[in-house]
Amino acid sequence: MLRRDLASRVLGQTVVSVAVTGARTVRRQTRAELVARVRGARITAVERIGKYLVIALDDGPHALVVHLRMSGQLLLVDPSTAVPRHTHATLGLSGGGELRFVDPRTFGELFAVPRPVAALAHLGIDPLGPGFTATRLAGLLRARRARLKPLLLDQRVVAGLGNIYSDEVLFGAGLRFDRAAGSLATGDVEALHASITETLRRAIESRGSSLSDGQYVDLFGRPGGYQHEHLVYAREGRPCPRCGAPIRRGREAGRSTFYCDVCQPR
DNA sequence: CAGATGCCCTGGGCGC
DNA sequence: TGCGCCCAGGGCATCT
Repeated sequence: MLRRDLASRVLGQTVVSVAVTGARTVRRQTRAELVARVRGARITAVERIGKYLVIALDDGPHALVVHLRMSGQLLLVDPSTAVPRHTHATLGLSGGGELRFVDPRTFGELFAVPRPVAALAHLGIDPLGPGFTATRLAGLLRARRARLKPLLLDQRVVAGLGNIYSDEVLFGAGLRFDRAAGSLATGDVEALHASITETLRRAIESRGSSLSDGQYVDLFGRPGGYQHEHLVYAREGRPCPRCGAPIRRGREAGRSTFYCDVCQPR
């Protein structure tokens, strides 16, 4: 979604200026190295690998890699727009626009490296890619003793699911977060596969989930709409949309976990 | 290998 | 209104 919007606006443009002001924004290399690799380069593609945005550049060829983590925003604005607090990097584009990286919690990062990006080689299968089939998912779960939710959150296994979507996916599949991954019957795996695919498809269609903290916004600063379609996430005590039982809140993998006791039996 | 914990930060919401 | 506490969509290191 962010990838798609960015591609539609900046493809073919040249990065005419780069300014990094955030102290922690660039941490895998020196700022000077990043600037040298990005400034003057033309954007040839915008890709996504897991939760990383990969902006392909013609020089090198390098890639400018962006991870928003929990509070980051990537905004395309007119340069005259007031610069918000926590703006840590600014890229001037040949088309006249300005790409800004804004991140209050400073967990997000930028780095510029040769393509293909070796630092992302550890990431698992893309759940939106053509190779993600129920059979393939079954192979990833087989003989695993880990619980389902931590496994879904493990970017080395499936790359792209976070806390919200893991809960929504597990509800959609009727599976509990603490179910042993290796114990799923074929039908369970198929339900899980379908739920992952459908949940992500609909979330993208609704332009993502913006929580009450308003952190996630799209390239143009607009919130998404998928939070209105959340079935369990952040809905503790409210009725399950399927059976009416109150949604429960637990803790798994150190994260708040929302589920229905009735629709997601062990 | 699997799981739990703590940490990197700022800010919003809530209870008192 | 102000203060302290808890919580937050991620990822990584470290320990059991």
